[in-house]
Amino acid sequence: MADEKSDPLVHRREKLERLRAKGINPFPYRYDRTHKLAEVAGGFEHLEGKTVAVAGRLMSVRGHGKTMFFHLQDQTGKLQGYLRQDAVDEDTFALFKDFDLGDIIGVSGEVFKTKTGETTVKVRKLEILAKSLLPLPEKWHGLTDVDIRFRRRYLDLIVNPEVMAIFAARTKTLRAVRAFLDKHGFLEVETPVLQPLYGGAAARPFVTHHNALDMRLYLRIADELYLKRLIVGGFDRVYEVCKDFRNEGMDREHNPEFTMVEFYAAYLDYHDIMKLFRELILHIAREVRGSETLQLGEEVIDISGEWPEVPLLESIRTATGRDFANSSIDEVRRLATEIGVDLTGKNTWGQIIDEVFSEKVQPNLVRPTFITDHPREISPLAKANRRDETLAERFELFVGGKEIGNAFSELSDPDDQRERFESQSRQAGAGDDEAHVMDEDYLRALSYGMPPTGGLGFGIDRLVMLLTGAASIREVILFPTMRPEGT
RNA sequence: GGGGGUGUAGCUCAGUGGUAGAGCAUCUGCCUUUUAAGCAGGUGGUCGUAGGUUCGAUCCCUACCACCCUCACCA
Repeated sequence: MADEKSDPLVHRREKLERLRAKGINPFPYRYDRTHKLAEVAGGFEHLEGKTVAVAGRLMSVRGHGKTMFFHLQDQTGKLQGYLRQDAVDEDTFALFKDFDLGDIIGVSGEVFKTKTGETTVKVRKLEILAKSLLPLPEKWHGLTDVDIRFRRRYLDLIVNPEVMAIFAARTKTLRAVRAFLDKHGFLEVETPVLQPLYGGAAARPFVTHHNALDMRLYLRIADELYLKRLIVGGFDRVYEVCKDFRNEGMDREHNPEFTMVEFYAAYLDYHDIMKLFRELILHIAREVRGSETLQLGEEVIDISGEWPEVPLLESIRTATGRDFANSSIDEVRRLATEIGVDLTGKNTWGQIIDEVFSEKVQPNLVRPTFITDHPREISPLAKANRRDETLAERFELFVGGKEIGNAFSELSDPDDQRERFESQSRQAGAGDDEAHVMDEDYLRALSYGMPPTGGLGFGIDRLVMLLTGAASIREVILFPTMRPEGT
């Protein structure tokens, strides 16, 4: 055990007991606050000489014997306080000695400006509102250990003000999404997280168990099939802000649980959805960033102009000089190998085309680009392309080399859909553990008739990364998935 | 899962084959407009964990754990 003379934890405990010995509750029930800190800091003109009561976390103290300067922090910002011995009674001045950095305190007094021009509250009364028993990270270097930042997000938020700005932007993003979709006649709905069958995406699920029903349940990997059931049921336009769960690796762009927005609109096709999606992204950018821009690290991208729309096979032809259209599977395999694409685990024509695209085209799609008309084989929930049976009516939006959204003219022919599921089952049998599973109830729903429908899904986390310039998905998720804390 | 890196005081980091240092925080004293306040003094560490080599390991070796980067899978 550390020596008590220097252990900050011991000293904080001692101060706690000293407060109690004075009859002061270190964790009182409420405080009458007249202003938030930024309101005082920015409102000197009409607050000068007036008495205010403010509260916040004590972040720094500069003592000068019979006088102290300190800063409080709340969600709005910081405010300086000034305590002088001759302006308060003895108990109040002594009370400050029982305060530590990190304590939540209440301060009331008059607003004035110091000779350096900083708006400050001259203390008349002090109150402890919550004693902090653990020391804050160092004031100058702060907290940089990313592991601790994510595990103890509360600490990250206290010490790194820009973190709060990122999450404010995330909230604004979701608000903008909802406002836009509501305005366009979409109804927000909720569908099951616990599903007896998983579907709507190519991914491995988390598995759980329901005791009363003694049945296996999956955490959803997408809400797509439920939303389209609702279109069958007669909803014209629906959307869901949807936590999805995929049992896969984690890295800078992947967290096991993440937030998707999916929306579906009856009587629209993928061209209509494309226009709508572009408007949506521009709307979000304006709301969150105040301009039609996105941010890739330090680089700001203007997205106000036209967004190119390129068929996938054409994008490959342009990038590689090779034409994969109208080629047999052996032919595309040869072409792909020729340009150095690793085809391990890629068995079908569509998977090979997709792999070539991912390696040779996608990383270069920095400015917003719609890639359209993917191989039908890798698009089991999309209608066949009306101009080419081997392709689907599908687009993906790419920004900064990353996929931002994925949309189809939704497949509504139940017999066609059954064949697609069956083909997926064969792929599962061949070892593809991300293939779709057969969903008889979904086929039954389609059999009652689904209107022509356009639908789209896009990941909120990655969009927020582009809106804030965050380099890692963990920077935009308040509590990212972590291994259990060691030791 | 493969490859690379990191792990030393509460925090940010130096450093050495002979059991350790700085700044900040903390404690004591001085200081009535400071702001990374200052000055003086003090306390504080089983050097990630477990083995091994060695007379002796925080340092060298091995394994493990955690995190970061990167590749693979995916949104």
